[in-house]
Amino acid sequence: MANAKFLIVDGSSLLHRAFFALPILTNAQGEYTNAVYGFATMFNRILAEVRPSRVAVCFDKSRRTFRTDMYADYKGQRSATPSELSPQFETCKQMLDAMGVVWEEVAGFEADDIIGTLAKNASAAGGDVLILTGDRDSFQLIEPHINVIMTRKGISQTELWDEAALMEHYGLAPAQMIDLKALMGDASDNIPGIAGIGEKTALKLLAEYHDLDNVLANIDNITAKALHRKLDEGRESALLSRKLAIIDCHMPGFDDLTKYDYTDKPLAENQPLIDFYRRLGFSSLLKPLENASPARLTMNEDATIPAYITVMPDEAAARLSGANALLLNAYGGQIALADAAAPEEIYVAGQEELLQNAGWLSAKKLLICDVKPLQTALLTAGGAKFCGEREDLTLAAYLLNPAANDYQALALAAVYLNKAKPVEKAHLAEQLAALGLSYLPELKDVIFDRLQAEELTQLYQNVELPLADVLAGMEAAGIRADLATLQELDNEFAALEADAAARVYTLAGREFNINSPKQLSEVLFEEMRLPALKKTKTGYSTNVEVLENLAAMGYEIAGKILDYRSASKLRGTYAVGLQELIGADGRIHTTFNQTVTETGRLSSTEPNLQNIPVRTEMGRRLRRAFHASDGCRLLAADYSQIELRVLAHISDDAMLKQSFFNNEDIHARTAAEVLGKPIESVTPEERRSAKAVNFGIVYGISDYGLSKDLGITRAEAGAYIDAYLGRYAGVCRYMSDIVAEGKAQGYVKTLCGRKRWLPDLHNRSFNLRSMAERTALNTPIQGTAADIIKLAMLKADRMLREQGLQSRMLLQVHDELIFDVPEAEITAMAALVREAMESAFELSVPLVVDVKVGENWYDMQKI
DNA sequence: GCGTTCACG
DNA sequence: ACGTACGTGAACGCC
Repeated sequence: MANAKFLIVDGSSLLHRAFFALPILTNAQGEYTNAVYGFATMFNRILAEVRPSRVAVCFDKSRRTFRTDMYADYKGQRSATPSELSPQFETCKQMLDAMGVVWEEVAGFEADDIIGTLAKNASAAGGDVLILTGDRDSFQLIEPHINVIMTRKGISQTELWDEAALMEHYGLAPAQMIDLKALMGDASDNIPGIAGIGEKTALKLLAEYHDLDNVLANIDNITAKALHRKLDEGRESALLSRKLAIIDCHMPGFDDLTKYDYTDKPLAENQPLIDFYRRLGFSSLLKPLENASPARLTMNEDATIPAYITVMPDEAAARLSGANALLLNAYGGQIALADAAAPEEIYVAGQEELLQNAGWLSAKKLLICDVKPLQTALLTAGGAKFCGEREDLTLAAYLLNPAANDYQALALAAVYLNKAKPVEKAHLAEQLAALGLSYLPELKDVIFDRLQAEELTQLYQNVELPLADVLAGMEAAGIRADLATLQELDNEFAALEADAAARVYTLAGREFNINSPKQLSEVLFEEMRLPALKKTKTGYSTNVEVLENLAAMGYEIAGKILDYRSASKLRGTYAVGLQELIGADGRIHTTFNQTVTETGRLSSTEPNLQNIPVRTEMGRRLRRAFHASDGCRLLAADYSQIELRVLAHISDDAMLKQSFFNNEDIHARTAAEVLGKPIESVTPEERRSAKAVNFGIVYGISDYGLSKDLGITRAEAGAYIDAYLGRYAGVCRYMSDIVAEGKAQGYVKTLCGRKRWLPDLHNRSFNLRSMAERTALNTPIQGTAADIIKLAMLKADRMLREQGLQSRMLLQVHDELIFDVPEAEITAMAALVREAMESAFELSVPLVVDVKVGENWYDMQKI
């Protein structure tokens, strides 16, 4: 191949360039991707332009090379590779493998040496060589058939360097680039050169004497005294520098160039590369696929549907009841099952029927994604639930990255096994259930290895996995809800809504849809010419803040709109919405989601029972509809100030801790400290302000946010914050330490080790970075509180069962637990729940729990 | 399907 | 100079 065109890439240099040229980016799983993305775009562009017949990408391997052996300080000044960059070298090599591009690295040598060796060998064989790199070291390799493509301005542009360009720019031939470096040194590689000689002097010397040897031979002809002295004293250093600067072009083992033969394949025909781009989230690089045949997009080649047997539930139960370990995967109402000992034999049946005949439950072990819905369904069906060992990949994957939003088997296979996710839902649910099941064994290995490496195994085994069963019990239990009460409130709210609407229409002079922000803006800000105080993306804001301001300015309509809104909200979302969700058993069964929040909290849906109104009296009355079972009372236990107590512990703030030990009114104490007055003389208004500050601290305070909350100026809010941080030195220290820690590690964690990845701590955008900083402050606090109540739930559940009590845990509302308690168990349960919650986790301050009991969720008395 | 609003901790 | 408090879910309007 005499006319072979050989593209040789300095992979290390290009990745560095790309890394610093692009903001830190991650894919959905938190893998860093920016350098690889930059590399990919640049590399693809050059491939398209150059159309090489051979390609090699060269990397540095070890820090130790023949150059460091020669001179220990070689590259000694280099700061450590950023933690966000180092993993991307491996990722990049995976991409090259997928592309079918050969990469090389050799211990003891630098990428440049491999590049030089390959280039010279190829040129000698009569080929053309192009070297793609981000630094100038390769210039010495240039000759008529070896040219260098340099990246410019980060990686967005390139320029071609040949002998002529070198002569024009430096006035030097390629070989003289070595002498140049020998004289002037290279700060980035820590090559010393000659002290006091920079580029200007070095170029002048080379122009006159051509090379280093000749400069040194003519040292006595150099009359300028200072320069003469420098050269004389720098002789040894220059000779060493020259040795360091020379690229070794004679490495053994690089003679067979056919190894680097490369044929360009269309992306659509390169499934591994498609999978790789998908995993990394490189959607822009997948664009070429949009013109490809649609069949390729619907199901990828490696997503071959495994064979499976559709069976009657009885038959499946019979066949699988003897299995020691089961694989189970649910998808769209279909359940795929297999004996882990014979995983190729997959049975699929509809969930409903399968639950009726649960003979398969006798298996000792279960490997599954998302065990909770199965348990809830089993409990609801009234049968036995699965009591054996189980591994839940959904929960494990949530701990690895709580920011993902799909933890089903197919999604996990895409992330952790690099399998393409079937794009179209046109396939039968049973096929996808079977496909997902086929991935489970391999997924288990990968995910649990990573869980171990991330030190999340304890949290998984001791918290999330057992908690799923507790939550299933709560979902299946449900809370009794009174239809008549909801209907009464429905009517009452409807009347209020109608009254408010009528007055709004009168004041506006016409009827319109008050629920439409667009129509409302027209009426208020155009027809009635009220001042528009705030904008949204799409128009003028009509939110509470705006309407309250307008009401305070004397506009009656604003107040009436607020009345309308609250009545409408209470009626629609709660009075009406809840009626529809009362089951045949007279109870409301929420679903607790264990894998939604990024902090570790639970969430609740259909209905959300974690946001039942409480702050206004009118809304609070809805709680009358939530009732204890016959012969029972509701018992509600809530943590007092759990987040501030966690903050006191984490920050080790002496003042805050002391307040909790003295059992003080924490907000009054804060006011006293900030205002420098005795706690007895703090006014209610001062206490209210201090409370807002305490909330703000937990959220990652800003003067703007506080000023808005308290209706004071930013300057006043800023002064308040400064005063707070002056008094609470530990909290102040925590705020800066946690952000630094997050930046260094890439994540922040809770006291139980729960992690949240925060790549935006490095974002160039001020807004996104600030948001990530506030999140870094808040997550350890909110997340630790979530850890603690989860531990309390496990403890209370265990104590309940051990003592054979009939009481049932019903709800969790972040810092509160609600139980259904038979009259006879009230005293015992009050003590049990308090004990379980207060001793769930040991902080350096006490945990305090308030317990209340009542017929319903509204009328509750403290005990 | 997204934006706005508002309910909770 | 930036434009702002953390975490959720549901209803509604509008495209």
